[in-house]
Amino acid sequence: MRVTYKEIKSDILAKIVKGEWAPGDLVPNEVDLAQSYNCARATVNRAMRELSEDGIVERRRKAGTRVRSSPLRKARFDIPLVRDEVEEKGETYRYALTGSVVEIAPPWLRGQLQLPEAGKVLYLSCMHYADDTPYGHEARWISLTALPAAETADFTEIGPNEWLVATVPFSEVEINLSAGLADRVLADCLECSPGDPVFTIERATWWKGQAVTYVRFSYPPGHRLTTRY
Amino acid sequence: MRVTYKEIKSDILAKIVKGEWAPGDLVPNEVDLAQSYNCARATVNRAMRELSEDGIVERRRKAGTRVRSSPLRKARFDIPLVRDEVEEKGETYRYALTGSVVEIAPPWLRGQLQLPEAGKVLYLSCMHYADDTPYGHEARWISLTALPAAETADFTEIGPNEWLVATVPFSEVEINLSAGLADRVLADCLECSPGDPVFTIERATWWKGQAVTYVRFSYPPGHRLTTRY
DNA sequence: TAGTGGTCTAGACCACAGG
DNA sequence: CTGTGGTCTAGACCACTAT
Repeated sequence: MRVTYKEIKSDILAKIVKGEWAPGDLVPNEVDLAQSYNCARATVNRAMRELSEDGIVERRRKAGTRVRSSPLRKARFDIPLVRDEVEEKGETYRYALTGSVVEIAPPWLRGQLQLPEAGKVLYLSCMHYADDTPYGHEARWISLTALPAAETADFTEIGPNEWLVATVPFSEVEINLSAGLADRVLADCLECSPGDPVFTIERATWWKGQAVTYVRFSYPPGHRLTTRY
Repeated sequence: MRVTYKEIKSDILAKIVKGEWAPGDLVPNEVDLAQSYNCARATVNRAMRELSEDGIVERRRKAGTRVRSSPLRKARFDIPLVRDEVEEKGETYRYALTGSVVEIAPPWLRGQLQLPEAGKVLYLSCMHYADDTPYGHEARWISLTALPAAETADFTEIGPNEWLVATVPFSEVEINLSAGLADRVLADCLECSPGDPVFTIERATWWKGQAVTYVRFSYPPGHRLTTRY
């Protein structure tokens, strides 16, 4: 059979794992590798390019390809829709709107999103449940400057996330992961104690440079974001 | 000039951003796109493949390519070496070993790493500073079964991470992000208060299926892991 | 300046899954 | 069965940069 780029990739990865090619070592160039694998250079190129994207090797023109001294510079995490996240675990998803108010954007939010002064926003407080146990709390702000339609939308049945996904085409995003503390309100929502640690994902979204929405999603104590290599 | 795959990629992304191609829409097939861009199919393929990897579109043989209804399923975060992380901000990096002991692996660690019973581990407690303010605390366990050399290594000058990187070729890894609370000891190290929220990155590492090391890295309150699109 | 990776082409065959 | 993406090839030219 012909040699595939996947075979080359895993073969080279194996050599690195075994220590045959140590961190910092120079890897043979593409022409030589193609010859030794008896395949086209493009095939080797694809394998090496992916190893480079994975952070395993480092490539520079003329200087060649080297095994990275510190592997694993990049980790990829899935940031799924809550509904999918819950349903993929085989649990039943339930959503509830717990609060809704139109307000002038508070200063911290204006700063986060670069909103115009006195811009109005719709604030929504939502809960997500998996098998009727709290899965996470969503604090959502939607810019009514960018999306006036949000003011009249009905968020009692459909969560703001799903509504937005269906309404706004695509967007620029900034994601922040951090650790916070549950205050009394959040503790009530998540059925934990005030002062418990909550894992927080914040996401700011723009569309054509204009701020659309900001969301702070808080997971109950013990939640983990995981990835493997 | 010839059409590059990057141009095609950003052109298609622009169409999605503008809403010209809405979520769920079918995108023309590769042959048609190649014709309309007046380039080879391989060039279109590369553009579409990357859009697929980025989570922008979804591709299936015979079914064709569709714009994803929920963009941003994947986020990539850099998990750098602490030294690099600090120095890239233009601050001065300092490392200190604050504790070191050889012990029998506690049960929770045995569970995490699938260690043999009564396996000995080297536990190290280290601090990392940026401009002399605490940057993070590293609780490190190294399996002496896998790496007996660690017992006699000197970790007063070189951090365990850098030592390991130079010693172990490459490895399988599991990374966990979570939120925790500072206990009294950790609070002292990080110069914060007990009960403060700490952002925690845990990393378990194997080599050829054998557990090598486990590290829990705790950042002071306020630390964020960020990524943009 | 020369060596290395980056990319494009034109064509081919194949694997998969929708209808 | 047939359309679609997935991959490989052999060759070419180009861009970058170490020396």
